[in-house]
Amino acid sequence: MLDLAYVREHLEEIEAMLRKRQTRFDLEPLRALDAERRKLVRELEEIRQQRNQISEQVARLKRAKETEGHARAEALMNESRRLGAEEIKPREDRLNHLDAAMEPLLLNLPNRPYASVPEGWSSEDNVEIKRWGEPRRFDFEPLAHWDLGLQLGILDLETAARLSGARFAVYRGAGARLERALANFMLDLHTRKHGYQEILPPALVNSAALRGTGQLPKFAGDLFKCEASDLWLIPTAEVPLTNLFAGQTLEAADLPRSVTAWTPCFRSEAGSYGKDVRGIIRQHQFQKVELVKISRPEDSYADLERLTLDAEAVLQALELPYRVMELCTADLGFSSAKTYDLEVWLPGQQAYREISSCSNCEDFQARRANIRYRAGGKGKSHYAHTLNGSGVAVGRAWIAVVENYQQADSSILIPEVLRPYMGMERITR
RNA sequence: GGAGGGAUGGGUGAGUGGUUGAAACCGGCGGUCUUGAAAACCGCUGUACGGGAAACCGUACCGGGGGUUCGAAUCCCUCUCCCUCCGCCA
Repeated sequence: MLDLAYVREHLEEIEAMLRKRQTRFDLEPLRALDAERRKLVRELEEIRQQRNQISEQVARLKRAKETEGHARAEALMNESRRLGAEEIKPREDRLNHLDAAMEPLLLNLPNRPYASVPEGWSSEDNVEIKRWGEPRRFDFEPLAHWDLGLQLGILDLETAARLSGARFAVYRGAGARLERALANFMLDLHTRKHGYQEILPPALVNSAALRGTGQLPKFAGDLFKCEASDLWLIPTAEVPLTNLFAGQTLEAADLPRSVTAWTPCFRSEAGSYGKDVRGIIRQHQFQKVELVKISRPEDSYADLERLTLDAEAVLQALELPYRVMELCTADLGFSSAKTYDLEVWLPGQQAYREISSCSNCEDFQARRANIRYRAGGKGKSHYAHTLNGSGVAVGRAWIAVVENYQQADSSILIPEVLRPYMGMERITR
């Protein structure tokens, strides 16, 4: 959520920002509601002051207990009654109405991109800023993961379809083990080498949490909701991890706070029909190791670099070629001010595909979730900055390992760092 | 699922419908004393918004929402959360 006062004073800038984001959003209703609201609040405060003064006089007269004061008190009470019914109540009702009308508008306004974010019209305009590793040269035709998974008996999409439908997977044997090995490796790396605290959060959260991180109200359609309760399946651990700090005022000296979690993620992916229909690139349920940092504003961009490197370290340790993309204004997520995507090389697709997305949301989520910090427990508190990134998507790392480490006989060589977790050097049929 | 209890400022915890933004204590800050520190004593110590150059003034806030009343932390309704007991259960 943007600061309403800021929006009020920088209408043209916000309009330009929305254009850069390719977002259609008419600010005029918000502006008009805000103007009326401010006028109303001022009137209301004035009238309430009158009423408070009258009540004070009534109290004084009642205490004096003089007979001639009684009539005066009666008159004052009548006047106060009139103020309440004719002047205050209608304005309060109108104010409630205005607040209710403004809230969804404000909550649907996306974050402002950071000044250096490249302008663009689509994901085509994202800027590659780094490339690591060299895509391997195969002396045979590399297979896609769905073929390898089927041949090796480690991925069973047919059974998954029977159990749950499209976009679900059953992993078997070494396939299931590989998923767990990847997650364990990532958690160990982030907790031991990168200073993150391991968290095991709920996979169901309430709507307030989702509003805090920005998924609600705008993206309800992308989520799975439990019937007859205000519980939703998390689309990413960013939601519970960031909301760990909701409503808190953190000690400035303790920042940045770094947390990580391995969770299942659930996405209905409404509107993704026809995209990545084969294999397990795009699933309704997948696992992800998530990284979240709560930072001081002056440090948040340095922390974003750190967090991105923490995610990159996973791919480097697995020796998977990747590139780092800076998202342009059009591709930037709703809550993000700046985002780096990590794209891993997939030989089966002959393409770099997203495996991590690392964002600085600045104070956008902090304002929604009320996450503050303060130095020494005194003085004014300020909104913190929130950062999140995948470190990394486990399901996609599974694909990357399987496709990049495939051998001519369709076996999968296990990357060195995973061998202790896998208890084997190679997956064979 | 059933029954009961609770939610007050940074913390603990008072609070009879009328100078209560809210006692007291703890914590924090400042001061006196001291070579220094502690102790003791004295004073100060919530947030948001609006107005103002400022001093300051105003409005709102005692879990959320609504109601009663001239006036609500205080009375009523409702929701949420927490605790205790019972039932069920991994």
